Amino acid sequence: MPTSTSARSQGSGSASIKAVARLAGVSVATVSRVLNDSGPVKGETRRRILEVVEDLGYVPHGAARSLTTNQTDTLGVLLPDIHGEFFSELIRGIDSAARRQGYHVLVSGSHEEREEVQAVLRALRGRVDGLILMTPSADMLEALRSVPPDSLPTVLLNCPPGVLPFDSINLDNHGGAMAMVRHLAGLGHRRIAFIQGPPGNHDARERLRGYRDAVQELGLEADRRLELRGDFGVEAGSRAGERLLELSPRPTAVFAANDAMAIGCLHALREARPEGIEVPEGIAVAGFDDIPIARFMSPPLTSVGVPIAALGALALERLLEVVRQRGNPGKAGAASPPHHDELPPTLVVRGSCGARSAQSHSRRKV
Amino acid sequence: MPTSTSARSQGSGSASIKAVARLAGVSVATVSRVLNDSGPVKGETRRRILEVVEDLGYVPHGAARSLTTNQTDTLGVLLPDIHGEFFSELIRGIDSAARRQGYHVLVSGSHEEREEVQAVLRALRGRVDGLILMTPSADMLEALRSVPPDSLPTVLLNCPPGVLPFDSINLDNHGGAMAMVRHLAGLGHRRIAFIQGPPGNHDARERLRGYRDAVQELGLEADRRLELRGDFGVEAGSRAGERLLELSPRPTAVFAANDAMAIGCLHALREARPEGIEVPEGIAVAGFDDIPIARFMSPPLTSVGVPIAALGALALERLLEVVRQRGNPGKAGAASPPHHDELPPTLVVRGSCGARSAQSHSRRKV
DNA sequence: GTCCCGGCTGTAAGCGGTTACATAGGCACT
DNA sequence: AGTGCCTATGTAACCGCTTACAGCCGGGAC
Repeated sequence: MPTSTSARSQGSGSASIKAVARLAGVSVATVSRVLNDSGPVKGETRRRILEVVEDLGYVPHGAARSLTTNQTDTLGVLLPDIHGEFFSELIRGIDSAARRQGYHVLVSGSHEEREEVQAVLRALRGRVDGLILMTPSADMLEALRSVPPDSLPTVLLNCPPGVLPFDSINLDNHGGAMAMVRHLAGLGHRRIAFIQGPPGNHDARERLRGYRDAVQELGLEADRRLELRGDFGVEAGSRAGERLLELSPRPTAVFAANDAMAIGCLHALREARPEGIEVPEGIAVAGFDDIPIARFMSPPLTSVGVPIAALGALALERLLEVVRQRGNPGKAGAASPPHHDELPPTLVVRGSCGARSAQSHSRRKV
Repeated sequence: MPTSTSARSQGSGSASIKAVARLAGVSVATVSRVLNDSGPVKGETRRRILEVVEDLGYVPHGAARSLTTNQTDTLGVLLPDIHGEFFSELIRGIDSAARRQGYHVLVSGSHEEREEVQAVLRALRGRVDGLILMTPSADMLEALRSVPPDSLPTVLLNCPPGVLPFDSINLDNHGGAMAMVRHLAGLGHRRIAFIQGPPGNHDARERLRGYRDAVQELGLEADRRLELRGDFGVEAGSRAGERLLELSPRPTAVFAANDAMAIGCLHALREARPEGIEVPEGIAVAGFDDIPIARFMSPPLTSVGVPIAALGALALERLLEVVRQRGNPGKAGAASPPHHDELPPTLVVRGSCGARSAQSHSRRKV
């Protein structure tokens, strides 16, 4: 009766399945069977094993298991950036959906250099079963073309379409932006400024396109000077707000490509010298995303409503479908053509745009 | 000469080190050596191997490597919740510090049930090299006492102290709160309301304690009805704001235990009927955390400044120290007593509290 | 010409699991 | 009693990688 490793039960690395087997007087195979509920095990044996497991506080070693089963129960999420409430909402959605399904989430954000992203992506092999890729920059996405071994199940979230052959989920940015401009126009505005997102960002570009199309469709004032630069940051929104006031004639409304910038703009207008501009009386303001705090702004922000957390959850669920189907490829080896989802945003009308119905606030499909 | 596995090179699971070895005409050991730069390899051999690696797009399998090296290059982060900008900031700080050090980050948030957390924690064995635990609830933390095998390097972030014997990082909540009350008192306020955080939350409790201590120290009006209920959510702040107005005499200032609630409160005051309350003229408002959007509120929010991202980064670096030292325990087997860090917040004065200096805004240590 | 040594490379033993296959009773049938 | 099958269990190969150890080779010292 060997006692060599018997004293290490409570040691550093936790016990191994072998220790359990020995203490229970069975083979590792049997232990594995009861742990995974695969194969038959006599009731009494099972009981004994479970008892030892409990005693030892044994937990199977993740990496070891991954090695044989070839699955990690972990999903990766590659984000461009993690600023602001948008991302906490997104992560929250992804995380809770993941846990519900028994998966872990590996996040990686703030990627700027192509090589850096490629490196991260590579390092993910053998660590995740699938990937949610959110990369609004076409350039960056392009750089990933050859990297994520086509083998890794992947879902694209808000990525420029057509670059990578994966399932994807996008928001109808164009439609949402048009709807907002129409709404503003319906309120009587003819000269509407637009604060752009980062150049090269797909969402930003689509929103700009929606703005332009609506302006044209409705015959509103089209003036390139109305299209202010921005980068989705609050600060940029604030600066845009300042520049807005130098325009003449001054626009009567401004539509920011996201809420962060709308908030920054709101701030700049209020702080304007010599005296602050009233919103919506002086200038109406609208944003995009409807992040949770939007309704608590002053005045409450009218915005294009995006179900952010739901978007994350959806992406995760789609990904899981792919992962699981990959598990048992029913002769359908050749991947079916990528599935593409486009989510409709809603119009969320609150005080900042000056609509009469804004007392409480209304929300409607676009 | 077996050819069994030779045709799978470009298959689904990427190539293995064996494939590389075979194609390069060397043994796996040599390949491993050049990949990890361990042991000597002739220049020409190295070149040949690297070439094959490149060709095959070979990337070592994470799980396999983890199994032998007993390290995963991944750190876990357990969060209580992922609402609002506080958490995106925190995650951002952690994530960027991690990447800088070559580590991945596994996040898991929104834990409510003790058993759920325990399960998650257990599942982490063999998946992470260490853990950042943020669990402001003493109850919950207590529930983890026996779970994370004492073996897993762990750092506590904003956790109630003294429950678990790990290194920890806390904010000086008490001091920050006192400083803010002193500031408010310095502005002439004698009747200051406080919006509490969730009961059972350590940070919230400390901030409340700071408020009370300062009230007593300065001989301000002490009235339990001034201590409004809250839960760190915007909504709760808004409701607290409404209740605030029913108090008589009405407080002249309100200090919320975090910015989200301060923002909600700001909103409620402005929307008050029959007519909105001016801030700071009618009531001064202050928050805690100084989340990035705070300064863009209307009026800009005075707050206790917390270097959120830095806090996350610091936690990660501390954790890494532990992890690495664990790697080579220089006879210092017995863990040294837990190291405890307490970060000082700053006072960030802006418009919402009515200080004269709030033109631009000032920031000072407390 | 031996011996020793150092540089380079291969062999094989794990790491901690899972699982195909073999083994061994037990029991119902023929 | 022999047969066959099902149940419960053990044996050992394997997942992909690292690494201790051993082997081989060439050159300088003696």
